[in-house]
Amino acid sequence: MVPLPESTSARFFDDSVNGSSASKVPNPRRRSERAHQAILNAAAELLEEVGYADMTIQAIAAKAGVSNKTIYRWWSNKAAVVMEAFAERTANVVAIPNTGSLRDDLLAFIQASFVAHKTMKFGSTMASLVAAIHTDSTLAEAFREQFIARRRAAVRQIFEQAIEHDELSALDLDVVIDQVYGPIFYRLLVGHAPLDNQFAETLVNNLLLGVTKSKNSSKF
Amino acid sequence: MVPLPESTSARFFDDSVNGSSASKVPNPRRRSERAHQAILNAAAELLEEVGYADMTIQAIAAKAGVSNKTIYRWWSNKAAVVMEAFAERTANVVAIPNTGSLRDDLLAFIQASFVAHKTMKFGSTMASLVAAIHTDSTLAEAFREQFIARRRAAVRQIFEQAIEHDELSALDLDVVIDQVYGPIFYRLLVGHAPLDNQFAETLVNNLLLGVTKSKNSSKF
Amino acid sequence: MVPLPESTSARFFDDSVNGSSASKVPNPRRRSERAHQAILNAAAELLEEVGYADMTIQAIAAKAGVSNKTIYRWWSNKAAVVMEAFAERTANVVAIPNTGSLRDDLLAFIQASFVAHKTMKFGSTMASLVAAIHTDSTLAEAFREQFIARRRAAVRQIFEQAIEHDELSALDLDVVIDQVYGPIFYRLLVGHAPLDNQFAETLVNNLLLGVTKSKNSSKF
Amino acid sequence: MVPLPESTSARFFDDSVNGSSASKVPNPRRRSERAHQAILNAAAELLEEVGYADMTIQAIAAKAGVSNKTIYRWWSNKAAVVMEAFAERTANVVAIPNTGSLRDDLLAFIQASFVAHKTMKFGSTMASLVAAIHTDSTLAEAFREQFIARRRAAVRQIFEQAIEHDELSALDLDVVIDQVYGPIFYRLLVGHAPLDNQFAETLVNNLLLGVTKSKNSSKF
DNA sequence: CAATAAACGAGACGGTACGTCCCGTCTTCAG
DNA sequence: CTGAAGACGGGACGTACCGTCTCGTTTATTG
Repeated sequence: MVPLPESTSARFFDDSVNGSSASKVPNPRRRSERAHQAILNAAAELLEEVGYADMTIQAIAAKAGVSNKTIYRWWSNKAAVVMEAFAERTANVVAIPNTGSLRDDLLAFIQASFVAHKTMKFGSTMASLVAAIHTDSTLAEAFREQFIARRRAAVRQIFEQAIEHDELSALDLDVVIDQVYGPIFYRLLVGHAPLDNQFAETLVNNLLLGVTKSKNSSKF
Repeated sequence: MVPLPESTSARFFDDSVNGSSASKVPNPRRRSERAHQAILNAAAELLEEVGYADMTIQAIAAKAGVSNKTIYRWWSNKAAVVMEAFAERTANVVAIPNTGSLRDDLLAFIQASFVAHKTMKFGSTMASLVAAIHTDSTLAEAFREQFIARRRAAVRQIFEQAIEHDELSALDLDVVIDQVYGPIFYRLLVGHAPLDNQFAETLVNNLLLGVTKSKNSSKF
Repeated sequence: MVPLPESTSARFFDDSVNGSSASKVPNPRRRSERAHQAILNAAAELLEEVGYADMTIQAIAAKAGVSNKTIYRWWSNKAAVVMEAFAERTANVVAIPNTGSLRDDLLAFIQASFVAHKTMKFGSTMASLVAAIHTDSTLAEAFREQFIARRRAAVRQIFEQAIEHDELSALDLDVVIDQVYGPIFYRLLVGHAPLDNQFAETLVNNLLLGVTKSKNSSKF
Repeated sequence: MVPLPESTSARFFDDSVNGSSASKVPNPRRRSERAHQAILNAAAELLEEVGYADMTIQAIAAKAGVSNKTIYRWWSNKAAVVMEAFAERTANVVAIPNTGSLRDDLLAFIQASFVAHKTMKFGSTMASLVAAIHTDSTLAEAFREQFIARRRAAVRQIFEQAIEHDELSALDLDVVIDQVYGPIFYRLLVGHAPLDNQFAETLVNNLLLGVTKSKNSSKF
């Protein structure tokens, strides 16, 4: 649920202007589940059909057979609706492998992720959501919890499995996870180069062995 | 100049809908340099004042003392204006070090970059531009050339210096550069963790040595 | 009661579109008198506070501590509620004098009416109700019975007293009554001139004596 | 023109809340006459088709092929648009007779007016405008000048012709004019009785001769 | 050094989405 | 099992910005 984040840990860009919201809060117990799902479905379909930028709240309302007021009652803006629809449909699509080999697990996971990126204009939607979180702190919180934290947890688990198997000594996994997702995210959003198997392999090799050691890694 | 890219190399998300522009092309020789600069200044100021999302072309025009038609004559949309203003003001602010140590050079460069990220709501503006390139192929091309390529070239040079010094054997630098910028870009846009010195150091160490460095890595 | 008129005498503008109301009729014996009065009180207070135009059914409901459904159950629209509240509070406020002098009685009655026009934004409310009756025939019927007929009967009685006293010969009182109320109504609604004593006196004199005779009526 | 009243004579109900309007005033020299006329035409047609109450600014805009902003730029609300359209189309439709007989002139004029009242849902539109002037002082001023003053001037002229012909001695015509229009306006808006020839004749007779004419009126 | 054509400022325009408001109906839940 | 509370679909509101389009005016190349 977007509107009810309970965590409030420190974040690293200012969210400042979201203020407001003193206006009457609706009672969630009376919420129409029919309308709720119709809205998320409409949003997901429009995302495929026209993309985030050309999507409007009025169009979602019309497609869902719902008053625009009903959307505004439960979400603060377009980004929030899309986030919920997008999160719901892209969650848990990638299983976490556990073969005993860190390299194999990581590579398999990354390659599976690439496949998942073909739906719902993934890169473009992600880019739009990322832009939106910079002006809406509530959304930012939800985004980090819905997408970022969950995916990071998966990669973390892969590394922790390796530590458990003694394949790896304990280390600061936060930066390591950034090193896994960072390059992928960067290519996904900037589009300067493709997310293909070769990229995945080189990335994993470099990450595990380091680039100054890779002069010896000709066997890969 | 944004509107006149000549490169058309293959890219990795579809840009499709940018069409149009069959309309009369204005004569750049008659362009008013006064208006040109006034517009870029106004855009840069508004970026600081209200941020990308709350900025409008009409507001830029008003602040620049210019007709909105004059803006539309030379740029295709808000993102294009902002891109030019932003590129002009954030270019070449970071010198490329050459101490003889790859690690030191890389770390110094990254830390200097972090400092440059404090201006013009860097992360937020970047996020907005990244979102915009997904619906405007002309802009995408310009963005990759103005920002991405230039910065990548700097990092590439640092690694090439190391190769020249024999500190490193030749390798596929494209992915390596993604491994430098990816994690930074990821933290910058998602905001889940800060861009601080510790992050820079861990990133550089992991990248150069690999995360499995302390173990016997012969089994890979 | 507004919604239950039994008279259906011919009227002089088309009421056509009032349709509806085939829906289940509530049982008036079960009506909550507490809610009934609370609604009329709330309507009357809002009339004073914000005027007819800025008043909403939702606001009446809120102020009365009543569900909006309860209002819709017993009245067809805002105009009907206001009509009942307004009628209840402006009825019979002016006594009918009987001094033996038609002129004196008429003048006294008119002047007393002017005083009554100071409450509940009388002119403005009247104007709004008059506008409303043109699109709601049920309301129109009620309005003519609640306001118009009652007031006309008062003036009619004054003239009939005069006929009884032989001060006047019998004549078509319908038009005469229009000649009493018409000018007052006209000033009240159009607001081009005040409802003051001088107006009342000139009106009565002209009406009784005629304007072509008034060259002789210098004594007034 | 509605927006440019120059007279500011005292009026008799409070207009209070129209405030504001400090927002930028558009330049009338750049006004599109095409749009202006299209809007008035659309308004007039909608007035005939659906009546004032069921007419919306959006519908006028759509019918006129105009942006709703263009309407709001030049008029403050629906009533103002309708007023201008209505005034333009109902002005000067009744010629002022001058036969030498006050009674004949007045009767002819009134009967001709009745005929003019068949267009554009005259009574209903008038009622709505009258309601509107009670919450919009700018409109009120315009209404009194566009409709009320012009029509009053016509009747005034008829009486002044009679005074010139020595058929009548000079007297306070303001109240006399109220006595002509008042009863008509009252029947027009309230609809309790028709505007027919008999009404016109009785009204004129009573007005000129007085209702006590047949008796010895010296006691008044 | 005109003249002439283009860019310019100003800003109205058609269009469309915004987010708010109220309507009148329908659903839920507490007494 | 009534009735308050209030969410709902519908739709108009008035605002804002978009990008296009006149208008004159200014400016700078060209003949």
